[in-house]
Amino acid sequence: MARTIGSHGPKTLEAIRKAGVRLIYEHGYEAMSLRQLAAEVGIQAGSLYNHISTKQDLLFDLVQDHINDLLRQLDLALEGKTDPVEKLRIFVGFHVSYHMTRKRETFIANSELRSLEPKNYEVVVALRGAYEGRLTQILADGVAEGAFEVVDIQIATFAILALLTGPCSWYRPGGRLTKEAILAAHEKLVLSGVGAAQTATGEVREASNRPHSALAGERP
Amino acid sequence: MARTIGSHGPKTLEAIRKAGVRLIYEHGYEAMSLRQLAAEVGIQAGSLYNHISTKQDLLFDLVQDHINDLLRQLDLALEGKTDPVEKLRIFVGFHVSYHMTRKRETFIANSELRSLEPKNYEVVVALRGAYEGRLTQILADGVAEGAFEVVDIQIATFAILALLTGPCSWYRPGGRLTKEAILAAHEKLVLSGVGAAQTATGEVREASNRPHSALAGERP
Amino acid sequence: MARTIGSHGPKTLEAIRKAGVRLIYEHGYEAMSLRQLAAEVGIQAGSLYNHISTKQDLLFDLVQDHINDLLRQLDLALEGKTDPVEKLRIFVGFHVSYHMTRKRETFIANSELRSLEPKNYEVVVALRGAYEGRLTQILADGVAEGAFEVVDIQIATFAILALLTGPCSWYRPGGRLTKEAILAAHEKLVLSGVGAAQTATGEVREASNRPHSALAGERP
Amino acid sequence: MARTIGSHGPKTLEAIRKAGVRLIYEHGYEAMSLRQLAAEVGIQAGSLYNHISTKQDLLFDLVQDHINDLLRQLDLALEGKTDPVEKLRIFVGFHVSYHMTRKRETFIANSELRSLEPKNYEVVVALRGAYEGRLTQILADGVAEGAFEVVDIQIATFAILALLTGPCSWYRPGGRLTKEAILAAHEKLVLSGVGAAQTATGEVREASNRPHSALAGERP
DNA sequence: AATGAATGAGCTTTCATTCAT
DNA sequence: TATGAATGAAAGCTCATTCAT
Repeated sequence: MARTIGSHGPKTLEAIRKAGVRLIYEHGYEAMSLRQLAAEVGIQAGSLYNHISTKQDLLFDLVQDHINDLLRQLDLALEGKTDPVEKLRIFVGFHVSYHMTRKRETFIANSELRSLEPKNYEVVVALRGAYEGRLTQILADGVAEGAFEVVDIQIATFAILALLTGPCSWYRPGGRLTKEAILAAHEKLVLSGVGAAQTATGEVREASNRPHSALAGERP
Repeated sequence: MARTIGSHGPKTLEAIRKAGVRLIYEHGYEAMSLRQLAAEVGIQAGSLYNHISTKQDLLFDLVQDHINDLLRQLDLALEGKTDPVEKLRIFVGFHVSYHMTRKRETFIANSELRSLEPKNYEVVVALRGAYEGRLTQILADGVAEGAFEVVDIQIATFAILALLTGPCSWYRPGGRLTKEAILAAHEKLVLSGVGAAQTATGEVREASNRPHSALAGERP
Repeated sequence: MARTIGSHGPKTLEAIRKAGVRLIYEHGYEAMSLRQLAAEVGIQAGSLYNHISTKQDLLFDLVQDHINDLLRQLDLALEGKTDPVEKLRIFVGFHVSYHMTRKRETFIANSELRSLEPKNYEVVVALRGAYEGRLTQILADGVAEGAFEVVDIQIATFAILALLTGPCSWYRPGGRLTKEAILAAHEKLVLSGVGAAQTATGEVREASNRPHSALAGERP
Repeated sequence: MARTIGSHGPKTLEAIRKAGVRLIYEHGYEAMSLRQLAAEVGIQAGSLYNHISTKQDLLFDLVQDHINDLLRQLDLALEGKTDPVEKLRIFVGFHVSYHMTRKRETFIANSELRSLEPKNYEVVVALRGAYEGRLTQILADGVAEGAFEVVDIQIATFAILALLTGPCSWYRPGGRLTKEAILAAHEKLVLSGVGAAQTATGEVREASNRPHSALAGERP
């Protein structure tokens, strides 16, 4: 049978990764079958092995690449900044934006770690630790400077990350809540939560004047 | 062959549920095999069907029972309270305590919904919506009274829940962080986050004086 | 749980046999499960074993009893008759009537022999051979007397039995075709088929004057 | 492990169908396991699914193909004929020959319809109805022309089919009874049975002069 | 780089049967 | 005599992976 035009070489790998992200996001790694994935890409299951080595490796690559990218871009965004409050605001903005833009990759990187083989798991957890460490450091600096007031830096780190990652599981583009509103709301929550003075940055205050009554959510 | 004494009737079901919770927590619903589960309980795989109707139903029952219990106990804890700030503090306390105590059930109820069949999924999502609704209402009341200040009530609901549910994925009994410390930290984060005046409840301020430097987490 | 009143002792066995006949007729022996059977009777699967020894034995008993009964009643009907033509007519009448009345048992005795264990199979086949032998003998006598004209007695035996047993797979009480019409039609077919002079028995000729146009059958 | 040479592609499917026919004929559809079937073909059970979609579909295909073939060849044999008596004789000859040649397929098509899923069952029954309709039409034409005399055309259709299909359950190649003898005997039975004048076709009369005494059958 | 056919292990579920109560 | 819980085998089917072509 003639093969589908346009799925040669590296393009096929990209198609596999893309379909993989979607299928893992939708069904979970365990529940996704390589036959499904192959069908999505338009090839036979066996042909996948011209592009990936194992199903496990596909997951590992997707997760690892995601976190590496996350870390690289975060460092880019923070480059040259010194004020803890500004850095925290940048962190919040970056994290929320990035997670809403690539919610599927994020979701996978958070919820499918369990399916990683021990060796792969450790690699990924180390990377994740580095990313978390950036936030911990910001908080520690801020507390040292007296800019933040938190009960426990470790807890605060986890809590803020949990809070900021939340939207990636309910955000729907085109819904009632715009990215900007979500970002503003989380920025306020975090900065208030750590006791940062926010008076200087007028936008937050302004944002809080928007209507906020709607009880109907957009979760599916 | 003689069967193991002491594993009859309802006891067996309870053992199945208990082992089920643990295995699903550890490997995920899809990755848990009924052979594994049966072995854990000490019976043959086929014998499971004297107690459950399908694997799917086991998951559904576990999740549904968990959320029902959660809702019932929350309402018990909130009974008779009227002040939004007090109610929010109770909500935070209840949620965090409950989730740390039954972290496995909570984890399952959060992360395995994807594995529920559509009909079961809808039932559970409706229950979860009722639980979330309690928090939404508290926030709405507080905003109406001027006690809270939030950008968007819906976002705040999701954010607070994400934040509060976080510990169940990293809390380890016996670790550096006690339940009390975690609870206090989250209470402060939430109340500060929504702009509630906390001066009246001295404990929170006090708690913030504890050391908080440790950067090493207890995530696995 | 209290047991259903009216299903004690021999009554239960009778209920099992009755339900067994129906279920085997509907689904086949292999496809009928003892759980199904037990449910039909209103007891638990394990309780069946107070009344039957094995599933195989239930089938064997049903088939054996059926053929024994068939043989006994045939001999009763033929008792004292000597004229081959009359005996053949009696055989046809008896066989068709009996099979339409107990079509399920007949069906089972014909189509589930395959499921009998070798030893049981042989017993039943011997019984069936005895029944077939009655017809063979009638035909042989008739041929010897010059009353019948058949190509091969053995073939004629099989053919007549196949022909006469047919109705039990399509007869529906209350349908267009009455038992009497079916009986008359088969009597004529058989007697004509073996070349028996039928002029003496006016009814057959008469019956042939009835309308016979309907092409629409009553098979389900 | 190297796979058996010579069992690739369509050959494997043909082997599966062939073995399937034999196993279903011997044990029945329900009693045949796919592991058995696969072993017969020389592959693993799972490999069957490279060639069939389900066990049910295998049965359906076998039965459907058989009846389609039957119908096609019957129409070929009857092509251009107009005389009802000749057509009936052709029908008898074709049916008996075909069924003795492909007795296993025929047996399955008759006795395993019960195992077809409702949708498949209906398709097959419709096809079977078409085949039966050919005979019904021949009889109706013959009756209209005064060539046949039957009590009821519908009954006669069923009866003749039952009679003619009989041999496929007891015929053994190489036994005492040759195909020709069986054919002649059934031709005579049917033509006599419907009251067709047979004097014109000398062979039938002749055939009836053969010995016909053997009481011992060749049923297994 | 793709295919189609194969493997062997695994899955959930059903089954006839047993047996202490 | 009935029950409920157990067994151990087997069922149909899916899976990730391999490999000759």
